[in-house]
Amino acid sequence: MARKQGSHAEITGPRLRQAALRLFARHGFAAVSMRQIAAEVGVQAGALYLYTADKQALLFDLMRDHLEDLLADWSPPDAPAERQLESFVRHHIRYHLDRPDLVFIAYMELRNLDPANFAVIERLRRDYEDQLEAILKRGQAQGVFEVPDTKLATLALIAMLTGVTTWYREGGRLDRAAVEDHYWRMACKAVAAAR
Amino acid sequence: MARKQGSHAEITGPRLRQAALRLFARHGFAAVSMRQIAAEVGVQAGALYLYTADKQALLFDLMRDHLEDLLADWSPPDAPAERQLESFVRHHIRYHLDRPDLVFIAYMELRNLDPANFAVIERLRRDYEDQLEAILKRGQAQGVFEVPDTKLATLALIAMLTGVTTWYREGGRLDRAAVEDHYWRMACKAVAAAR
DNA sequence: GTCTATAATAGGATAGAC
DNA sequence: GTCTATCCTATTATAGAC
Repeated sequence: MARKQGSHAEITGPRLRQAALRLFARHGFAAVSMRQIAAEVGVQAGALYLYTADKQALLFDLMRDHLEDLLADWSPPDAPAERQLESFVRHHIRYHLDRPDLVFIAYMELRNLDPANFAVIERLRRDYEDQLEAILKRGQAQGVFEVPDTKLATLALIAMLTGVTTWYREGGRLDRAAVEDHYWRMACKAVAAAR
Repeated sequence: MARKQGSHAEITGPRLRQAALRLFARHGFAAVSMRQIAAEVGVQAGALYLYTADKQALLFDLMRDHLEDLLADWSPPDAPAERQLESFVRHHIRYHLDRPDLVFIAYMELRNLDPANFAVIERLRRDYEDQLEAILKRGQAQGVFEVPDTKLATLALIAMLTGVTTWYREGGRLDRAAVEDHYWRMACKAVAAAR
């Protein structure tokens, strides 16, 4: 039988990653089959293996690229600790609302990574957390923050901020600027020194 | 061939639920097979269907019972809003640290619920959120809290508190009392009125 | 109440045609 | 570079023996 299409290396690769992203986010890595992904891309299942070593590599590449982007996309401004925190909070919210599917996968599919891949991803996540913890330590040393345990506070703040992805919907009651403002105010108060 | 064991209805049912809980939490609902669960229970796969209608019912029952317990286990004390918030925070942390696997499943496996089951679970989750929001509204009206958007603040606080399950390990650097104290202090400050 | 056996289907991945 | 066809294994769930 004649094949349906010719060669589309440059376009099929990105489309594969996009389809995998969408389907993993909707249904979960384990629940999605290579056949489903292929159908979404518009090719046969066998053809996917021209663009990825296997299903695991598909997941790992999505997560690693996401976290590397997240890290590369922000660095602390040369400013007081409180301004650095504001910058971090606003960037975190913005970045996460822009990429709901990637964020979702990076938090939900850790269990489905091979041990070696898991170690890489955990390292990147730790690097990101360290950026926030450095701000908290600096503010604590300067007396503008009061954070008895900077590691706990870091994880608490990141969990609070990341939670925005579970409820925010475009066109809803609050726009992005308002959401950013509200989270920034709560985060700021949560770590503030008693006055 | 002779069967290995006799009748164990009273014990196999609970063991099935416990095994499913453990495996779903470790590997995810979609990644776990009925054969794996049966092996953990110590029976053959076919025998599981004496205790559950299907795999979906296993997941749904775990989540529903968990959320119903969570709701039944707490009611606001007759006290000022700040004390009610403290009670909620401490109860939430305690309850979640006591049942890490159930909490994990209830947050991670929503995607794997049938639509009808999903609606039931979402209703229960909403009921729980409403309890916290009522406290925030009350404190806001009394002027002890300053929360421009009580719904957003509710979701932000719950996300922050629930995050404890992602890092807390028994026997680690901080004990439960210290963890409770730190989260309570952050939550309290985050919603406090400016003084 | 649990067993073995099996139905019916779907899974990841590969081979070889074109 | 994509196709069809297929290997091999695993899946959920059921049937019928004991």
